[in-house]
Amino acid sequence: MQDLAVVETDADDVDSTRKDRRGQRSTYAAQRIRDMIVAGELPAGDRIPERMITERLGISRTPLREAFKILEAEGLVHIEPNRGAMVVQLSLADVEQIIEMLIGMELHVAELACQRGTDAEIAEAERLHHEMVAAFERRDLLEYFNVNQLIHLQLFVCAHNDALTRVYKSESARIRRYRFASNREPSRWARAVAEHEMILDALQRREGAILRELLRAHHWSGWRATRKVLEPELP
Amino acid sequence: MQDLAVVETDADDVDSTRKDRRGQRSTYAAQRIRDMIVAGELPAGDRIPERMITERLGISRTPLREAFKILEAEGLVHIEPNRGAMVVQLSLADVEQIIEMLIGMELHVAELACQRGTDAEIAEAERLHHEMVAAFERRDLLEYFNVNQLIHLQLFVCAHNDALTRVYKSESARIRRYRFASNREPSRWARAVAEHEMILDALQRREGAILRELLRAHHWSGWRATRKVLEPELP
DNA sequence: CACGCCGATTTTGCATGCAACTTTTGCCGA
DNA sequence: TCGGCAAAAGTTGCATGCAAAATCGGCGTG
Repeated sequence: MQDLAVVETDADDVDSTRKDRRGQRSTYAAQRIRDMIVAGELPAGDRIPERMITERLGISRTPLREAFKILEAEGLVHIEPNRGAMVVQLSLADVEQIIEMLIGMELHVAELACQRGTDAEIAEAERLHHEMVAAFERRDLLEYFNVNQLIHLQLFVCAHNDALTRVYKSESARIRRYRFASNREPSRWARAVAEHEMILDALQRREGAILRELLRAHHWSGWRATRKVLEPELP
Repeated sequence: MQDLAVVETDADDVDSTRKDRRGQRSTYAAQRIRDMIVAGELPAGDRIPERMITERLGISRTPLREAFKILEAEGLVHIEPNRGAMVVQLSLADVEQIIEMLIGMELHVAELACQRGTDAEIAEAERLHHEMVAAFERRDLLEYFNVNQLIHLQLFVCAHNDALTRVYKSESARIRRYRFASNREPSRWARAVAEHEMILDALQRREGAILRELLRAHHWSGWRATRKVLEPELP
């Protein structure tokens, strides 16, 4: 293998998924490619040539091809025999079905979170909420979007069900890109923040049924906005 | 590579996942191993040596290791660096969390199925129901179990949401073994059939709210029976 | 007898080579 | 100019070889 230290130019991987650890190269590659896909750096529908990634990440083809299999199982990539991996291109209907599922899961989780969340976990949701409002006031869209996702994830943490959390994370990742695209329709922004205010309140009072309905309304109007943006550009 | 025709002794793979097709060996291996795990042929917690599978399936280590990555992403297998793949050992809490999630999904799906299912799809559910009753009367436990799973899956088909169906299938596979184990507590059998009678009725009348509650009761009492069997043998 | 240690054997992680397949290139005739 | 087709170039699928790590086995010590 060539000199890794020379090939590796990124400084941001001082983490546990460093590629130069025996037994983790495919995991590392999967994480890097996942990030590229979610960030939109690898556009939907594009092929991902093996050489491009092996050169960029400084690994050989064997662990890379394992990474592609992981990402295919996650639904981020599609592998066509003899033609290799390509970024999955979701249709509008696909995105809608995934969102319908995620909303359904979150409504279920809302009640569990009210029953099971510890005070500390709910306090963490409140902390995130304030962080999100601060990002809103700064008009920092990216930060707002990220913290927003964390708040919804915190509901799953409160529900104390790892299976739900795992599936929610994985399926959210598949459509993260598209949800972010909806930020190009910012008219809903202030209204969404107001809805979150009520959502936090219901969670703190542990009113599961109310939280559920607030979330239902919140997500469906969010989806309507998203769909408006996505409609012209998705198959 | 050695002579495949000699190594391959199984007669049951005249399907699309034949191992001797270029570009499908890992898929084929994943399917075969998946079957072995779900059937309990590879016990939970056991390591799966590469050599054992390569010899049994007549493929080389490269596609096999890709198959392991697929199965790890599906949650059926865990790969420990430098120690290879082992069958995931779920705890009772893990199984309960997955079942809680599946029940939640199915309750959601119940309402969608009543709204969206075509008459033909609901008729198919009825056909499966009669098939299941026939298996019950024959006291054919395996057939009963299999058709029963198909009926619940048919609800997802009626709901016309591929994402829900996909996740349900994949997560069901992870705990299939444990659910089947609960058949060693057959006292609930007759009662379960009676519950299914009502479930089918509610579906045919498209009474989503009623179907939902029937399913909730059906699944939770099923889980209580399952837990009784699993409790002594799972961590 | 239990326990730890060290060498031998086995198993895994990865890079690489080769064959099969796909895509591109370049050439010819219409 | 435009298909169309064949050779060339490039890519992928898989088996294999080698190095690193784990496991096994035997032996000595407490």
